[in-house]
Amino acid sequence: MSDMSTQTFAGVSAKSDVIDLMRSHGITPTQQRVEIAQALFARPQHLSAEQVLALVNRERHVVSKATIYNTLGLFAAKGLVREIIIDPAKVFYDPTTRPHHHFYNVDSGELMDIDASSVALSSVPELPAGTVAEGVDVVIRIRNCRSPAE
Amino acid sequence: MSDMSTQTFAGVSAKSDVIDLMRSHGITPTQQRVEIAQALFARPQHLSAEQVLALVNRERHVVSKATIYNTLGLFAAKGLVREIIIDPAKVFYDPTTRPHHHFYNVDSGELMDIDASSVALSSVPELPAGTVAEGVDVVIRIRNCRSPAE
DNA sequence: GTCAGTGCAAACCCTTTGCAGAAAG
DNA sequence: CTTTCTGCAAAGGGTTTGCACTGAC
Repeated sequence: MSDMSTQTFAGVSAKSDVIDLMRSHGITPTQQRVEIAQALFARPQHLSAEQVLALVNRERHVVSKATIYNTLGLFAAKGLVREIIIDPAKVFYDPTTRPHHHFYNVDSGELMDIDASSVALSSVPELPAGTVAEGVDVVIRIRNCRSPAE
Repeated sequence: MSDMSTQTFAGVSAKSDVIDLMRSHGITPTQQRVEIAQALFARPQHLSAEQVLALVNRERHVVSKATIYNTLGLFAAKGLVREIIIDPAKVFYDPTTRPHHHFYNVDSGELMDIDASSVALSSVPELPAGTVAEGVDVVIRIRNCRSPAE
């Protein structure tokens, strides 16, 4: 299990795997960072900083809050994880960096992946002068049927 | 200038216009709310709560911070404006409720409208059971050329 | 007169920061 | 040994809340 230098997911959870992943992204694999990476990459999911903190320290105190934020910010900057900004109250971190989109259930706050291949954008408008596209995020906001909305 | 009961923008800024708009959305048009609505609907734009506060109180103190937040939340809940959650630090309020999308310049934080017609989604995946779509947000993240990124 | 709306300030909560101690190479 | 990382606690900043006052009808 290896060769996932830039794209993620195939089941990255062994310690050596996340260490390889971090090294390939230019991140020094310290003990705390490995713990955090293992929690994130255990499976495709969307975790807030608070949730990562709880996961990592489930059994015993391993990582402090400051380190959680520092590390998640570092992972995002280095492209190891993706920041999902959908909930005004907190940022979610997504270990799946392969292009994909999201369903967002506004009732429950639940976030689900949508494979990029099933949301083809047929036309993209010209970009403002002097800029280059960095990525496209598509969020389909959904609601439970018969929701007490409006 | 009238007949904009549910969709916005054609140049809504006269006091009577915003009052009609609010009434048609079931919002009692108080003095402060009218001031806030006039600031928002003066033109298509994306304003944070802080910016609305500054705009409304530019000449003299008219509205308090609490009322800004209460009113913007009310407007969003009633569908008068749209909340744009792109910047983890703050929410933007968009007076244009007609379907449309956004360019987001990650360098400058600038937000620009994209007409919905120029971003056709060719296929939308099936929704999770028991849910209905409420809307689709497309955000094209852009960056200045030769940006010192990564 | 009654109910809804507003203002002020304090509370909240997620996130960031400063700095001393610990770990990586 | 030097540099980078971590932890603690305190600060920061946008947003929310509690409660008394004011305004809408």
